[in-house]
Amino acid sequence: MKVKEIAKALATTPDTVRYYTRLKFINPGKSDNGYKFYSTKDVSRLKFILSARQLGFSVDDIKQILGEADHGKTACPLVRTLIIERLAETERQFKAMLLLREKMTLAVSKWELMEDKAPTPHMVCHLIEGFEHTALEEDRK
Amino acid sequence: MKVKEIAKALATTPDTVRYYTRLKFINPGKSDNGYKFYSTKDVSRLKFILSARQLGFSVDDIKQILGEADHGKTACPLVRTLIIERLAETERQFKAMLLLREKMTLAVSKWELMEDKAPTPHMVCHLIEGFEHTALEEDRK
DNA sequence: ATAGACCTGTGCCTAAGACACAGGTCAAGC
DNA sequence: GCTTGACCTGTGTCTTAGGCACAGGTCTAT
Repeated sequence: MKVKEIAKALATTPDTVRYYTRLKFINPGKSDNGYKFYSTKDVSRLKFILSARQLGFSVDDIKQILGEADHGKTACPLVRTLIIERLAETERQFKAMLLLREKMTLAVSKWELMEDKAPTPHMVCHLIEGFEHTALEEDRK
Repeated sequence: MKVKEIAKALATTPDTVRYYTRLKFINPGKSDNGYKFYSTKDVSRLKFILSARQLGFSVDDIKQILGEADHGKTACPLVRTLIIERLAETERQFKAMLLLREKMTLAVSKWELMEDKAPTPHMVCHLIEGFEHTALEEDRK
């Protein structure tokens, strides 16, 4: 298979395939014309890579995992360790986003009712500058 | 104030202050010794910038907002428009993270009970490669 | 023969700073 | 007066996971 074919088969882009090829995650052969050709083994490997990405593993994680596997060792313990770390990080980000979302939603609704104001040397936009203050007042109620 | 002082006063880092200074978001004066000094006006501006960042505005958004304000125009309409866009984007990301988190959590619990397996040419790690398949089976129950 | 679609390798771009480095400046202690 | 350490300056590079551009080679259909 050529690069566009394998990309389409696995629902990704040629650029992504080339990226992993560059990183030597997959090692396709070469035709006489210089085109790379991807075997079914390459397809399996790429499928693995894409699945791992979808599960939240980083490209560097995948490099480590492939490193183990390519030494014939089982990567399972590493995989279990890594996903726990990634999940913890995801959890942190998730909570941060939840907070941010609430904050933004509150801002949107508050700002709908407020008038416009011209800027002053010490005030760029009273909506933003006043927000934390008024938000705190709300909390106190 | 010198860079470290303003940074501490606003609970940020000197690098961040220098970054916004480089972008001309704040325009401190210069002492004879070449050190920059930040006035109370610079403090207000930086405070605004940091508040806007916390509310989910991008640095480029802030550039636009400052651009309006520095022309003496009210930035409020722009601010309202931008936050709605940012909130929509945050909402998208939030939903994606929610899904990812569930997926990862499911993977962690499933993988706890599964044995390790050595890799084969067409299978790097059966935990990952088998996940989507078994996840679908679960859904069917 | 030529147009258009594909391929190659290389390299730059992203966001929001963090970090490094070479060199200048200041205050304190000796 | 000198050294040491903490601070400052400007500049440049690094981070993620590819996306996009470009110059040039190759295949296919007309």
